[in-house]
Amino acid sequence: MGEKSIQKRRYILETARRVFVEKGFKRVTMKDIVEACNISRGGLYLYFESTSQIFLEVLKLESEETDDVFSHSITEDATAADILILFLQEQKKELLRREDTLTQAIYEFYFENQLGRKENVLRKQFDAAVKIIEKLIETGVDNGELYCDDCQGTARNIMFVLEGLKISAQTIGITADAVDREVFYILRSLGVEM
Amino acid sequence: MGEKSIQKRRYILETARRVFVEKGFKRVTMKDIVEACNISRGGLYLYFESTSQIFLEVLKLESEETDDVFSHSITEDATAADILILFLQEQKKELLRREDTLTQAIYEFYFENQLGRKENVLRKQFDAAVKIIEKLIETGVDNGELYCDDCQGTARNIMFVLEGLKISAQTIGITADAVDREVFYILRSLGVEM
Amino acid sequence: MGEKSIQKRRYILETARRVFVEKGFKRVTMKDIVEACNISRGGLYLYFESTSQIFLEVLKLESEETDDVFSHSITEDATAADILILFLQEQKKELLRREDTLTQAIYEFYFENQLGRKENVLRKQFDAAVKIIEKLIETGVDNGELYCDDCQGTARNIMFVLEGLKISAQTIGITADAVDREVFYILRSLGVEM
Amino acid sequence: MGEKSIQKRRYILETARRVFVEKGFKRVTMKDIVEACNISRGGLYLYFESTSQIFLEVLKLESEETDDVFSHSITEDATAADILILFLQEQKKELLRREDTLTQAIYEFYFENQLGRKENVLRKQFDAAVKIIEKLIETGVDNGELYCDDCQGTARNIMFVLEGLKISAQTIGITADAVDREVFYILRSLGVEM
DNA sequence: CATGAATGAGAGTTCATTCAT
DNA sequence: GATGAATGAACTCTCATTCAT
Repeated sequence: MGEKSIQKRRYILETARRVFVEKGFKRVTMKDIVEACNISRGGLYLYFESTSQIFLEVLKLESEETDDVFSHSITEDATAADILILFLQEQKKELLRREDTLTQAIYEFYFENQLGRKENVLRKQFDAAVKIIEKLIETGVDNGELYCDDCQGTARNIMFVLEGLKISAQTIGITADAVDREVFYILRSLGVEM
Repeated sequence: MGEKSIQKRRYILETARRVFVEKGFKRVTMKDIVEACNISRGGLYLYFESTSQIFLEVLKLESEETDDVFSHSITEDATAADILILFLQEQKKELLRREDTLTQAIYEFYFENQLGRKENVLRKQFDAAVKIIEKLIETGVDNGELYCDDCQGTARNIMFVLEGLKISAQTIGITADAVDREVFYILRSLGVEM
Repeated sequence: MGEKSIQKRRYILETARRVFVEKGFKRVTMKDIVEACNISRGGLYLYFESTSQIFLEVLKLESEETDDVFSHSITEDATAADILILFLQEQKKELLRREDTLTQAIYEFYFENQLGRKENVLRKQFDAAVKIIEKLIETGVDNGELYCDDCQGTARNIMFVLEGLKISAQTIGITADAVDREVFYILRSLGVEM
Repeated sequence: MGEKSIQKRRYILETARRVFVEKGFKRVTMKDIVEACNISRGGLYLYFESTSQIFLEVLKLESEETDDVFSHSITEDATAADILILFLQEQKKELLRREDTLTQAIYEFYFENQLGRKENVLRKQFDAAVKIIEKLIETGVDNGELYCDDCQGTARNIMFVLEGLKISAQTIGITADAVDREVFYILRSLGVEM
């Protein structure tokens, strides 16, 4: 595949991403993507063979760019608690920003494609996040900033709450206040004074 | 509409429910339901005019039958903590039973139909559950069975964790052990000895 | 057929007439009539077997009631010219009253059902009208009120102009002024001073 | 759209025309046209989106080819009266040729689509014809070939008679003799000796 | 590589018509 | 007589997918 092809691939994926953001996963057709990309029907098939494949590649790209969920939060002299708080705020923003998010499309995609453990990118990200939060809390406990009995349990709990908030945002709707309440609840139980 | 019609309506809804359980919401067509019910194409339209309508009615039936989420758990001499534990176990069973559940279809439906607050049955159920759990915890605290600072906050937290588990079960997959871990975590934080 | 049946037949025809007036002929379905009549689907078939049959019977009823197109115009001491003028004014009203007219439905019906000469009610009415107008003009000429070379030719000409106006009213649209102009033109050529 | 597409478009329109001639407007379905053209269901939709659109384009084509209703009649040394006579004979032919005419379809179409004045092609053609006939009569009068008081009124009258004959041909049926009688009547009233 | 015309399966929907009650 | 549930054919429209150019 030549240089040009690679660029076109990327162009298609970026355009398709916007389509998925707008319409979720299921409602998107090859035609939608063709039209959004302004390329020929047959042309798309030269690069991808289904919306599923395209979506998976969009996800891959996405995760390459966002693998560093925590990198934003980490600065030289930030404490563990600071980082945790920043991370939660970041998540809040993400949660409430219903537009420009692949969230819904991702759920839809995983409903349809019950992937095995290995390929399940979502699971990997989840597990990775749990580990990082756990480390963060441990560090905080060591520093005396945080209080926690069961760091791993708490980390997992936090992630499930976030998942719960995320899906709730998409289904029952959720306000900024509601998210704040949950974030405060978590932090308070870690002994953070607000 | 005669007695017979009512029975047929019900028959269609029950059959449709199985179809939704099997295929989620979006992938279900009127044709699917027609075939599952073994009735004629036009016949279905005598009763319902879209998969959305059918799904909503399935949900209504469902909630009529399950409105008493807690009623199973409540026995004469059960303590608040007992009831809470039973409730959580019930939820665990539900969570893991991926077959025979409308969960996925419900999510899909709500993705597509961003209902206003009023009509949002899901939200109502969520709020109702929070209230009941809150009461339960309060009672437990009064009895000295449970320990809790912020009963409402905790109730909400529990519900979001459950939501998180529910969606995770559908997307990243989850084991019985994993659910147990979360349930124990919750109970332990309420001071229940396991 | 009992007394009751006869009444029901009539009820159906009168109701159906309104439906035809509203929707023309082709767009009307048996279902439309059933619903307008508030009777059962099967019930309608006991009386009529198609929209065509119903329409024909509506027409029959209609013509029974209107056979006397000229009767309105005729009074004891009206002269021939008076009657002709009144008749033309009557036709003008009919022309412009696009609602509450079967005109369009009739055209549609005859397009679809190219009836033989014998059954063609429309033709009969046309021919009858020509004869009456002819007589009228003759009388007028005898009275010295009107001037005319070829009474039959003029009568036919008048009727074709009226037909032309009628169809134009339904297709290209026509104003009261335009109709007046034509009526005046006709009358003037008969020597009537306006 | 390439050269080929344009040809196919035209092919479809020409084929569709035959279908409209045969079945009128309302009874024609996209399926009918698809079958007449021997193309695929979806193929037709690449070019047109409804029978209405197709019909309008057929009309457009038609009028491009017939805009010169009078051009046939006009020869170097023909007098005004000659041209008028030729025109009326042309109309007679058209009238009696019930097959291969869009007349009925046109009426049906306009029944269904009550177009505004501007878009109403029928009206434009009518008005244009009136004007030309008027001019013709004026010329004839100037030449001393014709006699006429009210050229415009007569022109309009002629057109309405023609309309009346046209619709009558479609509904009550009409013979060549009947048309001749009307044509003669018109010409005689213009002072043409037959 | 790229195009876009063409195909045909399949979804939704409406009705004329029948028939058991 | 009367009902209305049920059927199935017919129509509209949309797409994934292919293929000649």
